[in-house]
Amino acid sequence: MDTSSWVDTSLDLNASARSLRLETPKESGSNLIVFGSKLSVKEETGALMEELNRVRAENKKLTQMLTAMCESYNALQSQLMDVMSKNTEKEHSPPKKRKSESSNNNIDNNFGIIGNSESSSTEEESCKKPREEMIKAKISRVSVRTEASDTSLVVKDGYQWRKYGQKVTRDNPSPRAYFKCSFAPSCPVKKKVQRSVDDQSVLVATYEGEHNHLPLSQMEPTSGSSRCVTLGSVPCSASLNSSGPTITLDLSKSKSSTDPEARNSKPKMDSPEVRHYLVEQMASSLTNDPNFTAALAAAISGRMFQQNPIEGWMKYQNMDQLDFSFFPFPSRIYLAGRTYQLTKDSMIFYEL
DNA sequence: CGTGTTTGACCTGCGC
DNA sequence: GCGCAGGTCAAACACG
Repeated sequence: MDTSSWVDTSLDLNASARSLRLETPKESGSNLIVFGSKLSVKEETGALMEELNRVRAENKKLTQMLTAMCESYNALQSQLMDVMSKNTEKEHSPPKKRKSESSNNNIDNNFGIIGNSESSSTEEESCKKPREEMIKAKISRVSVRTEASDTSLVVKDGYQWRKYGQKVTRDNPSPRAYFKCSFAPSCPVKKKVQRSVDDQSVLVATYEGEHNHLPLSQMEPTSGSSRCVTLGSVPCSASLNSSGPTITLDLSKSKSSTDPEARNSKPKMDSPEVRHYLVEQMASSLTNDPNFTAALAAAISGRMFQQNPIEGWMKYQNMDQLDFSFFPFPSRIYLAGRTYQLTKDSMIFYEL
């Protein structure tokens, strides 16, 4: 990992309702571990020795897990390659046929997603087309009932679209409108809107691809460089500044919050994509850094003698369930030019 | 004047 | 190879 792109993250660890963010160190550090709780030198030495053994054991366990994971990955990859090569063979033998849209024709008259994504043809195409094409090929269909008098072909779905064409098709007397996402070309999503043949009051929107951004309705109206969102139950903000991307999760508000406003805001950006993206960002930033993991392991296991060490460490392996509730606060770790600080209300990582 | 829509022309893939 | 149909382009136009 490129440490220059160190991502400032703060995670809600639910159980502890503490936050995690980066700050500038105020003290110069040596390679020294300082814990908030006061221990005598003897106790500390003994604890450190035990901790060292434990970390070694955990390290071994992690190595084994990683090896197993790599093996599984390789096995899956080879299986995928097999399937893909078989599909490619199949594709080349029969004559090509034009994709029939009517094959995905079960239309709901309420606002619902029908035939959601990944038609079989897209799986076939995925063998020979790049990833962009795969994304583009993801198809979903939505039908919306409108006023009979409403002649516009507008389906309000939270995104902003630019119409780029309209065409009367053979199988339907009403014209079909073609839209591109306004964020094109960075967002490849397209949609086609046409009235249903059976019921002219129903608009059928066919989406191709997946948005790589949030709906307009969920973006901050000022379109500034920072945005406040929720991540799962966790309010968080993401911003870009000169030092790189910053994601800050306010962990002081856990999902058990009874604040109605907090509840209302929860659905905002609570999409799996966002959650996954943020967790992925944080996890990769942290876990890919050996210094961080070493420091964290030291900090965690340093307290494990008094608390439940195994449970704590195992939770760490699952980044989005990370639980630091057993940490002493404040704790500060100086290691290899970085300072990792835990406070009662927040968990802070920063490098010098 | 900038932005979005309209619409005819053009492109591309498929069936014959 | 040709014609058809769906999809896209881009100039003209409308609107705030």
